[in-house]
Amino acid sequence: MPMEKTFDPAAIEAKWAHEWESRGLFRPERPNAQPFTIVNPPPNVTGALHIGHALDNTLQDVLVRYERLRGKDALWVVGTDHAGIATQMVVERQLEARQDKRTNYTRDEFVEKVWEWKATSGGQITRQLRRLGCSMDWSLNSRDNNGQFTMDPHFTRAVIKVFVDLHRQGLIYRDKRLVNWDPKLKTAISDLEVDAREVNGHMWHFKYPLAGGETYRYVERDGDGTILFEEERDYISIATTRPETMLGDGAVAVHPDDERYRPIVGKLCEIPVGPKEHRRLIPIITDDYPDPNFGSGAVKITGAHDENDYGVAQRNGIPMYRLMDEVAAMRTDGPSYADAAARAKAIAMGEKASAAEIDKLNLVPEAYRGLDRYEARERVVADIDAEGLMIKVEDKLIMQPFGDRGGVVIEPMLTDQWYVDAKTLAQPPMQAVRDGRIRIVPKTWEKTFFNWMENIQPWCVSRQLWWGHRIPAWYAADGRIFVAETEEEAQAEAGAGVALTRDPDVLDTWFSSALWPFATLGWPDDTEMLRRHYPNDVLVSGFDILFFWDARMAMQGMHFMNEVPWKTLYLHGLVRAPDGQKMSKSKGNVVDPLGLIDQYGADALRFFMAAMESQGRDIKMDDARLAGYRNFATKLWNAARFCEANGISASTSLAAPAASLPVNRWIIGEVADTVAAMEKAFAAFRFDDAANAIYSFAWDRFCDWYLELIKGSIDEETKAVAGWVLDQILVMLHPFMPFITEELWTGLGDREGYPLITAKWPEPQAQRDAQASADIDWLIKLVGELRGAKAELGLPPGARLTAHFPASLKGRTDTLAAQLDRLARLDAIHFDPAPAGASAQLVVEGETITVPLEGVIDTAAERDRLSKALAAAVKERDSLAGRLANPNFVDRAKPEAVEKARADHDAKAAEADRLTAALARLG
RNA sequence: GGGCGCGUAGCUCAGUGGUAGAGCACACCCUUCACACGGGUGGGGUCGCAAGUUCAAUCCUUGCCGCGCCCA
Repeated sequence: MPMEKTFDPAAIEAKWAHEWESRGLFRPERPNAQPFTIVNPPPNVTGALHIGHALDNTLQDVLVRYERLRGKDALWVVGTDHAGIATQMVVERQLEARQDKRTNYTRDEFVEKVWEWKATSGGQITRQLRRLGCSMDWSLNSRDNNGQFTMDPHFTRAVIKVFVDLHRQGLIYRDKRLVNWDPKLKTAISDLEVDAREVNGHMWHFKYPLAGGETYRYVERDGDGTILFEEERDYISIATTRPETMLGDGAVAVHPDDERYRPIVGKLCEIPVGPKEHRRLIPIITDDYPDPNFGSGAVKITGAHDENDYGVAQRNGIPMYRLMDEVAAMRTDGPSYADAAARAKAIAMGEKASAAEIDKLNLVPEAYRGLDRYEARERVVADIDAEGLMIKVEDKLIMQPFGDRGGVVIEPMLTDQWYVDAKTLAQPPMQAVRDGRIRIVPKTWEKTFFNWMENIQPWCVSRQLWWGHRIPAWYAADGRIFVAETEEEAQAEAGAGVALTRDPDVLDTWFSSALWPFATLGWPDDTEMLRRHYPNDVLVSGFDILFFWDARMAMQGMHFMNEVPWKTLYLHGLVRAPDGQKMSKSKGNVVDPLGLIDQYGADALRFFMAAMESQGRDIKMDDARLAGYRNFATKLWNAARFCEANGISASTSLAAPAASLPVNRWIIGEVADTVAAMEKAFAAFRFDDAANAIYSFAWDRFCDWYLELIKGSIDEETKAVAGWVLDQILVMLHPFMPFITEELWTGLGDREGYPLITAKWPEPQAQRDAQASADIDWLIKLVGELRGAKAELGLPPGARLTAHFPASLKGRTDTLAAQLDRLARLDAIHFDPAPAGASAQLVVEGETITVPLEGVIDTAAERDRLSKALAAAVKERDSLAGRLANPNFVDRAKPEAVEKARADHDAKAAEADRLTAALARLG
């Protein structure tokens, strides 16, 4: 069946993706082979394939296909995570579209709806990964042949066990701490899910009057102690960007060295808001946190609503009054403001109060209760201003925390949550990186990794959602907590008859995906799969999830498996828009990888990703380059077409065929070199080097030279060699371009059910033949010289000429007669001196070849050409001579460098001499 | 404020202590029996700036300028 003239990716991609998967070729039975394992960073089940996935998965597939070809038992684990917040949002939005809402249903009913959504819409990204050609094991522990899912029963079992075990080990605990509260999603989120962004805001300056109308002398001095300003004051000046939080102030803090406030430290001041008769008094304390040079140098302390204040309050035993509810509206619960304020006053005066009591106190005056936090802010400001206690308001850029999912301003809030002792779990992974059990590539990321791990904070893992792994903790009415894998066990622990209520919260999605490298392999059971494939060999991820996921996998993996999760952590960059901007939906500059596949083919997109992946750099989209790799696929297609038309077909041996002709011996040596270059690149995770090695071999060596050299003289030996070389190209290119290579592999001959995906990586068992390489390299240079001369002398490229060679080249020209005829386009070859008259003089490897051109060329043009070449040779010769004339160089440089300089100098000098002679001959 | 990275041909990017590379773009030539998504030939770079180390610096060191990212 003759091949089509152009390569149409769409026509073959779906066919092969289906063929490979249905025949189980993504994971052939290789029980005795060395295992090779990668787990895929599980995309969100709500996700669609974006360009970053395309990069990440291409790199993984390249590695997996390469190792599979090398005979390993290659396993690529795949699946999706349940994406707690994102998935719940998707389903809630669907409900909203029908004027419905989550709270119209029971929790179980809602969760059932999420599962329904997953069944109908959750498989999108797995289908898209198949289009990219990913050779993942879709069936492993999968209920629907779409890979694993973090909410699957086997996975859930692992998650629950991890929680219970960590709790028993004291590494998970319940604590009341300040968390990042998302008032839109009504849940706590982790530090990593918060983006700090600069926004336009205000800084208000207020007077906090001293209690009892006291006054003090406020003095400002410069560095030398000279008084710059002084006055009698009955207040302390406080600046804030969030006036509504004043209601929860527990103190005012100044720096201990701040002389301005020394007279009033320890005294009380009044929060200038709320009903006059119930104004709260708070102490003025010292702490290192306030910066004397920032604002007034005095800071209000609202421990329940600010990260920094929380630290100050903790250190100084300042009460932390919570002001808002779950949607960040001012609290409406609890006793009247009058009662609460009275109690707070007593506490400020030194009365003891428990944290629970303090949390119950609602210090929001009735006038503000129920207001949204921003409304409350406006009212508070207006009221203070009306009272004449506002000093000024400045416009200011302020940093504000935003929830990365909900997009609203995060409210730091004091709540009860579950925490993982990340600091303890972080120690073994740090040690593993230090002693090389985990190799981070590129190495530059190690510093970032250590910096984060060394400063790691307790990890809040509870989320106030319905969709996710429900926390296995039960509460008794008396406040006791029972953590167990099942309700029965919890009940047994609590004792019969004790009423238990299960914790309503679920676990952070990253808590479960951290178990991916081992829970996907069957843990907590001690399976053959687990023993064989843990530790994984490599993890490939974007650096953007180094903390989110990679570090957490390392923590959980090392804790529960006692071994590193993977030997190498390969981090790649971001794929950016052509102008270097980050892609984002809001900017509208996202590039859809599926569109690129439609336009250029999956092979071209994959090759682009791999070829652009130099370690440590982001990748800018470049359609021209993508088109170039599409062209490369077409080029290969046509080379194969040529082979087929000339009786060149599938090779039958792994080793290089026996060859006697120089071209054949030469190309075999080139294959061996290319194999070596690719293996070296793969060992170093240099995807770009590996891709470029096969690209330039296939195009520049095989197509441009080898095929041209054998045209017209394709004998049996050459057919065998050409078929073998083409096969080696297909194998080496297969990890990058799986579709076209598989299609050609099958098309070129009967492989007896032996598809390329499970073929064998090249083992040429042949060395470069020095003589053949020298001959062909010389021929290539000669042809280059001839073409250059023709182009510059204005001769048609096809012109056939006669040449006079030195007699010493007779052997070589005999050996290469066919090629000299075809490629060099030489009609006649002579070994006697050229006749007098106009001629072109070619210097090839130090020997002059003369091409008589009497009557054909313009002598002046040839003189120009030779003069230019002479000038170049002279320049280099003189430069080298200068270096050699420097005694410092000769004495102190490495002997090899001196030797090389001498050799180069002699060669250039000889070339210059020959060109001079050639010019002289021209007359 | 702390940390990391980048600045090489018009563009996108490799690279090395000893004469600077690729792809694309550009110019010219070629409808040669695989391929015009092709073939051939060529032009184009004081390797961000300055100083230092060295026989020799695009590469190592320091400073500066410009750009980006992460953390606080």
